[in-house]
Amino acid sequence: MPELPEVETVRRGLQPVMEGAKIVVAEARRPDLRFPFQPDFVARLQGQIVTGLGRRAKYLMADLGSGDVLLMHLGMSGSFRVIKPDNEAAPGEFHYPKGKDSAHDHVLFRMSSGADIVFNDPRRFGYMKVIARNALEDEPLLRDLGPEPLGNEFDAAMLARSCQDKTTSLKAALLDQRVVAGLGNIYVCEALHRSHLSPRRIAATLSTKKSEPTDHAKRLVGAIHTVLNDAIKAGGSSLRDHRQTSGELGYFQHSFKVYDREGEKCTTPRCGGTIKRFTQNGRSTFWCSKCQK
DNA sequence: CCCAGGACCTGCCAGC
DNA sequence: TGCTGGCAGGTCCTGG
Repeated sequence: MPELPEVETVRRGLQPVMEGAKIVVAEARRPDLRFPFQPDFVARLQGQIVTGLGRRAKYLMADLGSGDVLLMHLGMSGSFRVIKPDNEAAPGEFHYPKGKDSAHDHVLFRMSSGADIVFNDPRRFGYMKVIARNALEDEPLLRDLGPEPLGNEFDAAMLARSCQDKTTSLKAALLDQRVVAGLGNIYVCEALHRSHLSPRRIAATLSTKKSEPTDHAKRLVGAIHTVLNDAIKAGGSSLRDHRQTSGELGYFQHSFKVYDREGEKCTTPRCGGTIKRFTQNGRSTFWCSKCQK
C-alpha cells in the first residue's frame, strides 16, 4: 500500500490517539511479520508513554518515555485502524467486530486515550522493531536512507549529484531509497509524467559533467514536491488496501495521470498520446512516450 | 561498488 | 462454478 503520502496520512490519523497516551496493553498475535518480533518486543512497549509520533521516509516512529523508539513499516499491505474498545471485554482483551480480514490483525495496542489500534497486514511485508533512541543512527534499516523528498536539503543540485554516476534508469534511481527516501512506484511514475521525463532516461542525465543540476532535475524536484503534497492533502491513494485510520479512503487515485491508466489518453494539453505500460526492474512503469522525453 | 532479478506472502481478478 | 496465472503501493539478499 504505502508510499510517503499514505504513511503520512496514517501518522496524522494515529497521532491524536497515540501522542501523550500510554500503551496499556500491547499484543503480537504471531511470532513474526517480515522478521521475527524481538523477544522483548511487548515488554518494551507495555506501560510506555508515547511522547511523539514521527515519520522518516516510509517508517513511522513512535518515541517512548523509556528512551526507546518503536519503528513501524507497512510493507505492501499494512494498515492501521483506530477503534473504540469494547467496554464489555475483560481488561487486556481485545474484543471488536471481526471482518473477513481479521485473520491478518497481527499487532494490537490499547491506548490510555481510550482507543484500540489494530495493525493489519495480509502479506506481512511490514514489520515493527523497538530500538534505543541513542542507537538510531546505527540502525541498519535507517542508516542508508537518503533525504526526505519534502525536506529542505533535497533539491535539484542534491538529486543531480546523487544521480551523476548512475547508469541505471531514472525510474530505478528514484525508487532507490538511498537517493531519495519515501517515493514508491506510484509517485515515481506520477512525478516523471508531471516533469515530462522518460522513466527510461539514464539517471546521470540529470546532471552535467560538472555535477550541475539540469533544468530537468529542477523540474523533477518540483514535480515530486507537488505530487507528494497534493497526495497528502488527499489522504493518500486508495487502490486496494489503503485506508485512513478512520477507515475512510484516500482519494488521490482520482488524480493519477499515468498510474494504472494503461490505454487511456494522456492528459497533457495538446499531447494526444496514450498511456503505456512496461516492466522495469520487475515493476510496472506507466508513462506517455509522446510527452515524456 | 553497482545493478538486475529473485525471494518473501496473500488476495484478487481476468480468462479459460 | 472452479482453477490458473498474473499482478499488487516494498525492500532485502544474492550473484553477475
